[in-house]
Amino acid sequence: MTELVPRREGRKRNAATTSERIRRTALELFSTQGYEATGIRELADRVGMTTASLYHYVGTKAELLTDIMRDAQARLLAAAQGALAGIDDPAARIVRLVHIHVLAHAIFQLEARTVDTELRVLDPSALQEILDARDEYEQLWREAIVRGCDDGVFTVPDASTARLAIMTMSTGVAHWYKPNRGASPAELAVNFSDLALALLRATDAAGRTVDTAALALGDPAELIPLLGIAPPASTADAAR
Amino acid sequence: MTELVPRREGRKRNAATTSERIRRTALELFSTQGYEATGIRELADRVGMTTASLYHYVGTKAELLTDIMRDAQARLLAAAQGALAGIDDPAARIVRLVHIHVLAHAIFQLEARTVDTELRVLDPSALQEILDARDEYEQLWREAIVRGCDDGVFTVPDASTARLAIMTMSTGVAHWYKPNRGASPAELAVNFSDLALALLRATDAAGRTVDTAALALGDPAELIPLLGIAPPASTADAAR
DNA sequence: CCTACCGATCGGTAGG
DNA sequence: CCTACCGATCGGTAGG
Repeated sequence: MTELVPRREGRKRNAATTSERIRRTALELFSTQGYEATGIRELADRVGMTTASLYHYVGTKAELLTDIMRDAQARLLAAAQGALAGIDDPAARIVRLVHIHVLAHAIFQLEARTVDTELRVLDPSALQEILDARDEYEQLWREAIVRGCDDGVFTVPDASTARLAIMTMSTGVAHWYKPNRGASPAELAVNFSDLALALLRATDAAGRTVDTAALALGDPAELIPLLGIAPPASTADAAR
Repeated sequence: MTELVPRREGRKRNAATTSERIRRTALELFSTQGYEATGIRELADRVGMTTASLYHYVGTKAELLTDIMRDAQARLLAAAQGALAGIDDPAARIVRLVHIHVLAHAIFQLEARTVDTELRVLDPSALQEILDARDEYEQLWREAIVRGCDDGVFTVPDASTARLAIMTMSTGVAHWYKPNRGASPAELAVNFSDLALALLRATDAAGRTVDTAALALGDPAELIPLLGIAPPASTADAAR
């Protein structure tokens, strides 16, 4: 509560902080109870306001959900594009995609669960927006797998099913991963890229089995900055 | 509408049929809109009743959901136990588990989606019941994978992560599989068991890569009867 | 004219 | 299976 620095733009700063607190709290409620089961009164109570005050900062409950989902999807797409920059080899591209996907789903678990679970409550135009970003993201996976199959470095019964399998198993991280116990997100990312390469029966030009280490792409933890700032702790509110 | 046979137990038959129609309609609404977003008035309208009449057949909305989820989970467990009967080899056991899992999630898609999505709305005792059945089911997978790793026929970074990956990717079938287009459930099952064996880097005693065909377990379609009767078509109501 | 809210209540609908 | 309702709570907004 102590003010360490004078705040010249105090009003604006507080407005932003309050909006962020509302959004963070909404995310926590939506991702644990579900959007429909979360009342605006419950949200307002948790933030310590009346609903009338809440509506000073927020358009509607639906907008809150839409913003959360859109931002999460946009962040994933942008991070994936960043993680692929300068990488050409299909096996390396898949590894990078798995790494950024697992990192995003381990670090932004609540956002990922919400995107996964609440698509059906979106209105048609908001849904279209999210699905467009998702399609663009999936296209990155599709291309890498098809090219790997064409080059003969991947061998799968069906490229489309293999892609769905890898994406689905990696998305699962958001549902069962427990931070602060067991593997770090980066370790999990390597574990999963090894599983993905195995599933794809990835081999090098000489026909030898390929794993993540063989591709020498570095620690996936280096990709974390691509995801933007870390999710704020629930009640973090540092002066400045 | 024509009666082909006299019905001596007309009342009972109709009562059963109405309950089934309500349950089937509830399943369709829950699995597409979500439990919270489905109103009892909406359910009653779809079945062609008032809400009051609906409550003649049904305890509560929550009970309807609980029954659907419990039955689906019980069916999956029983089918898996049946599919494993007389199978000892870990690779063969995993293949059988993947087959029955994919079949169940392709054929009983709506039930599977509901179990997947609506766990959080269950009350503690109903939740415990479902989780107990799920734990017993997962234990079958755990044992097969651990034994395969011990025997040296599977090679994975981490047995627990590999199990979650395979189960999650197979469960995904319930969310994207379209019946009546592309592969049959049995074909999909073989596709997935090949992916699972690849992911586990399964080999035989001689160190050669193993696929589903090599295990000669027969067509997974033969396992379908283990799942019990097929889901009724939405409006099926045969005389007798 | 602004911001950051308040107490009270709106019209409708929820499950039962 | 219906009409007629209940206690409570829903998302959202009024004036100040």
